[in-house]
Amino acid sequence: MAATEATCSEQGLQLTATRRRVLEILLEEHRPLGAYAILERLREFGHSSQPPVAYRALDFLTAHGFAHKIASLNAYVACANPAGCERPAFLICTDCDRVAETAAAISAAPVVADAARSIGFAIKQEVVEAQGQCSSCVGHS
Amino acid sequence: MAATEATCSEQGLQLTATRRRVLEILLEEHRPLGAYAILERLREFGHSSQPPVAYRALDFLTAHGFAHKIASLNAYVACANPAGCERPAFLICTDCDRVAETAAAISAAPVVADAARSIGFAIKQEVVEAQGQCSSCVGHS
DNA sequence: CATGTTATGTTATTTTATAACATTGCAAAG
DNA sequence: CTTTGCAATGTTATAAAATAACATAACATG
Repeated sequence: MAATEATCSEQGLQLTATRRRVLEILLEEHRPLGAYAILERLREFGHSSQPPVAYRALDFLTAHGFAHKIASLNAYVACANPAGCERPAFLICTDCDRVAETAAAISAAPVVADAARSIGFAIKQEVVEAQGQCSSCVGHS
Repeated sequence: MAATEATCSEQGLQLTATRRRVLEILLEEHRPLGAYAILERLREFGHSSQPPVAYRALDFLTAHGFAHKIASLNAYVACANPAGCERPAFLICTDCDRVAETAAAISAAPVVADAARSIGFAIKQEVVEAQGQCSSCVGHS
């Protein structure tokens, strides 16, 4: 949160009340939340709670790397490293729904990077998400 | 298609009319199609066209590796290598919407695999999708 | 033929996301 | 100071993606 505030003032970004609240909600949970789950929480705090409210805040947060969308879940998480986040990858536990964020993605996968290079494909953005069991859940099933 | 038929008879899977038609539709396009786009095409061919029809066929096709879901697009493509497909990764052109499929994913990304191992995370399934420009579209913008 | 299983048909609904347009608040230019 | 422009928000409505739930058919097997 502090890192996010710092980045915002550095770059002249407006961390408005709604945006801040959404980020706080994501930080309180250690797992991905759907946009409508976030909306419910916003409602509890007296904010307006129509879908665009959540989606706009999420657009802002994801555009600037303060949060990420997990495409395979249609859900959102706070960034684990807002100070220096680039090309994040996610480890999603299918048992407890927690998500671990780790750096480096396809650029670190020679096979994919090479395949891209060999067909002249210019990678701009990456989605890397692994599903499985976290250490706490392995064996407990 | 031949490879898919072969695999189905080998493994006793039923490539029924609807499932076959959906696969054909995906093969005719060289790009991801949404479930509802597929439904429209099915309708043209006189099939029943309620959502579950498409989703069931897609479930079958993706479960057996004859097609894949592109999570970041909520869309589906035919598998480029139905004979021996494992852990596919995708290169998605944001200009022309075409998708290239390539083998090997996170397992090939030491940084991610190592991160998973170091926290005891057991990877079961992976989503690896890169967006960018294919060779035909690079520069044309 | 009765039975179980697999695939379909159909209606309705849930979940996720965006379009479109009105309003507010504030800062810089006139 | 007021007006002009812009960024953010409010609000209504709707689109798009996915699934729940229940009924029916088709077919092989005991």
